Amino acid sequence: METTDLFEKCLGCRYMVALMRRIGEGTARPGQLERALEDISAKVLSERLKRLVEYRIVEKTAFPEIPPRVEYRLTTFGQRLLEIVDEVEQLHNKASKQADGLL
Amino acid sequence: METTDLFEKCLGCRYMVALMRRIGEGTARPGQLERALEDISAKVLSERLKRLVEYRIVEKTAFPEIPPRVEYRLTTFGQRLLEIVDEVEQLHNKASKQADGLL
DNA sequence: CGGAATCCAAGAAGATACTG
DNA sequence: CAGTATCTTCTTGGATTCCG
Repeated sequence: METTDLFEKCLGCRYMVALMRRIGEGTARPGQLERALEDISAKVLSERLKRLVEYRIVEKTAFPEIPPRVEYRLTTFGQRLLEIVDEVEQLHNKASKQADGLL
Repeated sequence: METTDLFEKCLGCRYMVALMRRIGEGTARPGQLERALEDISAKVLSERLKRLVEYRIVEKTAFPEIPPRVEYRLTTFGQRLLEIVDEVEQLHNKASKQADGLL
């Protein structure tokens, strides 16, 4: 599992950053996440969650209940990653503002 | 131009991180970059470079010569971005190693 | 409810040819 | 040499259905 993959498969795909943010805010269950993301389909949400688990950005807990309940939360790595994403966002905003001033 | 785009359009696309790295190392001309990236097509390379310029990660200089010569280099923002990418890489490696130890 | 399988539409990437 | 346009191929996302 190379790190380039981390960018292509986890950060670069549609919904991924938004999804990480919701989970970071405490939205833990797939149903809630599907509503929170607004226009994501259940299928794509599943795929994304699965991938976030693979890359250890998110941890999954399944409760053996009827009906089934599942919860996702950020790993320590996931939390750091999200912080870095925010850092990039700020950097990007600053750079854009500067550039606009120059035009 | 939102920041989510930055991830989806610049970091998440194939070749992008590798391309930024080569430019950061001083490989400046399209022809060289095409050879350095090994299996990227000229068309896709063009598209990527264009996008990196749009997002102000890279700056383009065209010399009015025959035959034409063009050079690309990282902006200040691009350099910072690449540093952060490296940071994520290290973090990811560390997290993976830890996880392997636990299995 | 959570998730996997299927089928279909949309977008990204590869190959090639052409212009300045 | 650098860059655009076109055509084809493949990967990704969306809608639906079914199972535990």
